[in-house]
Amino acid sequence: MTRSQRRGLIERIFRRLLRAFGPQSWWPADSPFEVVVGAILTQNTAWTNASTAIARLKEAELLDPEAMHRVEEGRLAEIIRPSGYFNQKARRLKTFCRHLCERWDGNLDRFLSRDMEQLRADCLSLHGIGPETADSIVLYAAQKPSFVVDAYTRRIFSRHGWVPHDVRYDALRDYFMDCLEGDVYFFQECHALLVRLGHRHCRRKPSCSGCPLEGFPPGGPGPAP
DNA sequence: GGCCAGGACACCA
DNA sequence: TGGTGTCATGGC
Repeated sequence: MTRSQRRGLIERIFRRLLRAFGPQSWWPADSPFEVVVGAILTQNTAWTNASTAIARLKEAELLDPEAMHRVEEGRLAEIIRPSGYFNQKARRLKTFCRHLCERWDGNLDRFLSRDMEQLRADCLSLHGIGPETADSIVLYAAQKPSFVVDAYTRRIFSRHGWVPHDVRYDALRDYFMDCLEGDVYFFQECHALLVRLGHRHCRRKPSCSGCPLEGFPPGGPGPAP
């Protein structure tokens, strides 16, 4: 499959999903900092649980970099308990806030307004921020075109035979970014629509009846080199 | 009661 | 470099 064929396939999938589900207008957050916090809290966790934890943070007036930097880690963990893995996530949130406050004077706008690859690399250097969380921060908090690959994207594309099921994160990210223009809106909607499709039709147990992508051609050479 | 969810990391061979 | 274990709550 050539690069333009790949782009055509992705764009056809996008149009089909947009028709089926409508615009998703992600990320569900009131501020860039809430995006960052949500991206960490939703790691391997249902969004409903992460959302409950965010509501508790708001209630405790801790949805602020300086406040979160100052709060004791054990208290933070208790507040975000509904998100699961709360001890790990409290440490990860503290790590991010310490970095932001000590290196960027707590100025998230300045932190986010850098060159995209610099920002992504900086996020990846922080303990607890892996590739998917970093890309979520770049795409939704910084509004820069870094494609977010998640479990649903991998599952959907491998089940249809478009990529190998064990494709690595960066290879699958390149599969999209190599053939698409860097369009923030498109990347955001594409990721959100794939998650929406995953919720409805591509959980771990295969159940594709009624899937909007039924009838799409299988096969393909795998991810871009 | 078991499975699953919008991952990341430590450890080991 | 790749495989495995660990972290944990809440909905269905």
